Amino acid sequence: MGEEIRDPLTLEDVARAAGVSRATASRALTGSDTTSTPARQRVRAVAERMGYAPNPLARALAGGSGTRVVVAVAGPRPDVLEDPYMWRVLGATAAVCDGAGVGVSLQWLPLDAPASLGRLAADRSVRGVVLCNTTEPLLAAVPDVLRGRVASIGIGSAAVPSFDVDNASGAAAVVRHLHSSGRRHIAMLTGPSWLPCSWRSVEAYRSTVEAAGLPARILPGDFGFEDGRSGALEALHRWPDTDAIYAICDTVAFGAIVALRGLGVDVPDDVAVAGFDDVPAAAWAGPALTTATHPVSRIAAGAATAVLNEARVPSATWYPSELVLRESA
Amino acid sequence: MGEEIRDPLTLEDVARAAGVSRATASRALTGSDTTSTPARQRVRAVAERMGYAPNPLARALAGGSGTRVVVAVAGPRPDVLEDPYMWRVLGATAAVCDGAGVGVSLQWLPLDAPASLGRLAADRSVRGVVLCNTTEPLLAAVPDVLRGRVASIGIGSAAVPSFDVDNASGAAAVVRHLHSSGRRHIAMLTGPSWLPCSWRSVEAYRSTVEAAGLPARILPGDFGFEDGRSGALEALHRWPDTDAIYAICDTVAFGAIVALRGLGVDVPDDVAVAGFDDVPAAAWAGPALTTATHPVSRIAAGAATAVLNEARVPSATWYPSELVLRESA
DNA sequence: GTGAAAGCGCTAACAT
DNA sequence: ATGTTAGCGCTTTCAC
Repeated sequence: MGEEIRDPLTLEDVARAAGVSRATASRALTGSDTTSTPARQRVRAVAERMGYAPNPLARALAGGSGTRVVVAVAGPRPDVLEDPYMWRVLGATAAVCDGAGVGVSLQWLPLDAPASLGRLAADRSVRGVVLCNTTEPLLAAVPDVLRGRVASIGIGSAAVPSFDVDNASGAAAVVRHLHSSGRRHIAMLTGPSWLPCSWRSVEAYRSTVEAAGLPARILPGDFGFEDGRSGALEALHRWPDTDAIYAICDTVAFGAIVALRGLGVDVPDDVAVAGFDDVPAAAWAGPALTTATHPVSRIAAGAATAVLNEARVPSATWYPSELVLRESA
Repeated sequence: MGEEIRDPLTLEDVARAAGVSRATASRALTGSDTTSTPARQRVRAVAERMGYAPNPLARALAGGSGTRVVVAVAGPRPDVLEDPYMWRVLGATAAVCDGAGVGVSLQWLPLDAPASLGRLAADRSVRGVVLCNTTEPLLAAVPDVLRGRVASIGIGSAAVPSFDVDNASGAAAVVRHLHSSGRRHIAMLTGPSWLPCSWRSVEAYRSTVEAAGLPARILPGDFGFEDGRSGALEALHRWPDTDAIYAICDTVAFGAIVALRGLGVDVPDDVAVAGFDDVPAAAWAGPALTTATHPVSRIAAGAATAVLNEARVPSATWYPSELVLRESA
């Protein structure tokens, strides 16, 4: 195995080398309190030169701040964690937190047990919380002590800033494209009804089709491939004249395409299919999927940054979604 | 916002309620040292009843153990972190660590700077390290102080236990299937040459085709869709009689299929294509992809568990890969 | 503005 | 087997 590791420097070492007390060194480094300019500069220079890195643990214990940011995913069952989307959120959160020596955790938040947020709040090892799939009851149950160090990917509240894709305009753009390319019977395959952040897409769909004088045809489901499959079948059964399907996400769109193919229905000639997310596979599929972008990593990074820095942020931050025209619609 | 949070209990509270000293309470709870059976049971019962949860920070600071497990991904450039596979590893690691109040981090390990492992080892906030895409030089640079709390997803060493899919037998099974279904000119699209864990697949491919008296045709590449595309083109150009392509992973296989389709080559009638990983999209693609399973989450969970518990584990743990027959081969 | 001292909550020597 | 005493490395009163 490799070279010897020298014992990590402590604040004491830096303070001594700079000829000040540990307290002053701490103040100089954190900027938490006033220090004379020369002292501050000297301490900082010494710390830099020695390659001092504060121990995040000691900092957190003394400051009462915690060393991990928890990505808490609401849902009816723990399997909401078995989701590539959540892993991606976790990865982006980890990237942001790593610089501060802060780790991340992934936890299931039972929809019917908002009290579990209390556990998170009481856990001194928790630095902050990024909520996913947030619902109103959950938002209402966010403890006061979490204020400033909680953010939501999804809906927010006065106390919980939200970060999300602007799915309203993304959905509207997709539906308008469907309409402008001649489709007149557009069905939407949507997500689970308990999930508020999918409501915005539905509302955008509804108002867009209605503005165009078209009927609104909405089928609830979930975010899986099978949901797309059964949803498409159901749509064609209920409304045989359907000539376009807008799916809440790309995975559902893939399911719809496979179901249509199985029926001998051509995509896009007979029925156009569009999704949402622009996952990598959307570009590879045959036919390549028309969809709208979903900057998941940027959204998660935004939420994580707000939580980590306890920054005052706008109560809602919307990330733009862009239409991606391909072959399926 | 929600209810009031009462101050978290400390070990002191539990000790007092159980009528013992803090030290004894600590020993009873951790099992680190001998305690009389009645005292131990009393302390545990009291802790349970009061709902006491130890503060992982204080534990780590006092015990010198760290509060995060770092998933360190080796590679030539930092973009190795922009990979769904790594996010998945991170998710599985997080699931294992969460129970202990331990977070996870994701970091890039530059191939040419094995010294950065020293930084990880010196960082007191690091509980342990899960290495990914490990290479020999990196393995050689693992500091002694990490012994027992480091594991590798990929190749290992005497000091670093490895956890990986049994890609040798997985690859052999795929190639044997190709052969037994009549293919006689099987090319392999492999991964980057610096990555040891892809060598095993290549070796399995080579020995399997050679045992069957077939030529070995190997094209190096990377794990991306574009690599599959260009690789398939190159294979057909170099060896026009190619009747099967075995790709190092499903993403590469998808690229190969798209390239072949573009050439008017039918899959699987003209050229069979098989992958490795069995990602969800493999089942959805048209044609559905023949591949072999890769239990990433289980592998990562195994590595993370070993690191977290500093358990003595076998120097190598192989997770079986199973052939999944679909349409593409 | 700066230092001394008191913790943060726990584990680990060291006594007994 | 158990209690006492030091720390772990830092932040933060509290004096000066």
